[in-house]
Amino acid sequence: MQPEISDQILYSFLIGGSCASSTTTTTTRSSFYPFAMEDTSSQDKALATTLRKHREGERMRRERINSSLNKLRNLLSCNPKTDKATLLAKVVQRVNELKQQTLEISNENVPSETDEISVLNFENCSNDDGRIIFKVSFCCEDRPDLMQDLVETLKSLQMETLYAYMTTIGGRTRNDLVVVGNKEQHSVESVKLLQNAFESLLERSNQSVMMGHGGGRERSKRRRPLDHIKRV
Amino acid sequence: MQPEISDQILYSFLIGGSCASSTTTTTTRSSFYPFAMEDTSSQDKALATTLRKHREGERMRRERINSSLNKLRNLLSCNPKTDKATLLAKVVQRVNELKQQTLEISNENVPSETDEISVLNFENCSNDDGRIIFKVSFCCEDRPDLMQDLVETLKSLQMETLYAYMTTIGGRTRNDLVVVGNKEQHSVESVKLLQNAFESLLERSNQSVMMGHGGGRERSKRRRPLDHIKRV
DNA sequence: CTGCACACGTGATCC
DNA sequence: TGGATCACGTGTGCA
Repeated sequence: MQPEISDQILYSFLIGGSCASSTTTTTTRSSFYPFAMEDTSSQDKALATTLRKHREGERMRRERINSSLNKLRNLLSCNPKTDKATLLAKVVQRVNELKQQTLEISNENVPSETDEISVLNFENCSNDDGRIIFKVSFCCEDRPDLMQDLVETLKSLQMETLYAYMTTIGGRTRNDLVVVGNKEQHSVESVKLLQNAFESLLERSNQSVMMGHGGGRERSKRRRPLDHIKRV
Repeated sequence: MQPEISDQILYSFLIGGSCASSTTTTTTRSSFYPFAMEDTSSQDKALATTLRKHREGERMRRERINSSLNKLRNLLSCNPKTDKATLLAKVVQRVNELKQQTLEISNENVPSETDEISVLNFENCSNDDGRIIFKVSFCCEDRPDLMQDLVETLKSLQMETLYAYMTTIGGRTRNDLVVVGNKEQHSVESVKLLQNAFESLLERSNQSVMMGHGGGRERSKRRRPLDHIKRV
């Protein structure tokens, strides 16, 4: 990447160095040169202007970089005096979190080809308020009365829908439900109740599809649902 | 921020400067000094070690920063040779996008107290594939047959649900639907069709609630839906 | 005073 | 060539 071997050293003061001294006003600094620079040949002048352009270019570059860094400080709502290093580390962490969140929401909610059920209880929801929370996900053929069937199933289990995310594409549907029940009526064991209830719901779904449409539906319309709306 | 006024210039070569010269191997550079440095007093030695520590510290700092920058290059899946400036600009843009996405999904999907409808067509979805996409959002009282009613409404309009995000809390429900129709049957004007259809759907909803429950439902169970599950 | 973080100007490098 | 970017070592201020 870099010249790791070049031990050649060019002494910058020969052309007016002095490494760090910030004067935002572009003062002509030739008078400060400690040694004989009276022989200002045209070559030296050209080199001086080259260096000046270089210097100002670098300044602009640093400004652009720091501008973005300040924007990131605001976006992450952290102290304006946060170090560059820790700030960038936080940015990496945050981008990872956000990517995973949107990926969970967008990418996994695609109806699968085969019927599937998954039930689990939310361990990380440890509010001791007498409620217990489960997440139910399933894929099956779509049918008009599926939603009502779903609502009645939950009602029979004495559970409420906290939120639902559902995707329907080309006759297949995928539903992710977060449901909540009272702890007096439900425990971790209710996972099995939910599993059984939704298994029979899927069986009913298959039967109804078989009778209603003869089992054959066109699949050509299927697409990935969010590709047209938002990217991952 | 910086000393904008200090015009005082310290010539670094007085203590062995030469501003830039990359030798990753920490060679003893005293032999390169162009002027009389033979009087290596203890002060000079101490200063030399100070400078060496300073130099190495800066190297470590740069390493930390560049490490995070490389991670960000991977996270944004852009060219490994992307400039720092443009990379950081892209990071700012990406973080903004991701923040808005999760905010749309998590925070806005809370049922409002009053009944509301909003219909708009997706301008930014410019796929020229003969389909036109709308987003419908509405809040109303919940009822068991709402979903079926919704499905039938869309079917009567010859539209398909691309995806739906629905939240139900304490008897109130908020639904965000992305629906798609054929361009031969629909245009931007179909916004009004959708608006009318969902207005009558909400009217039916209110009537059914009035008749079924006498209009009074307890609201004490209401909570913000996602506070228990994921942070914003 | 020690350590840490930043801005600066410069040489080298790439297109 | 020239413009743009990088790593480097240093000066300087802050805790």
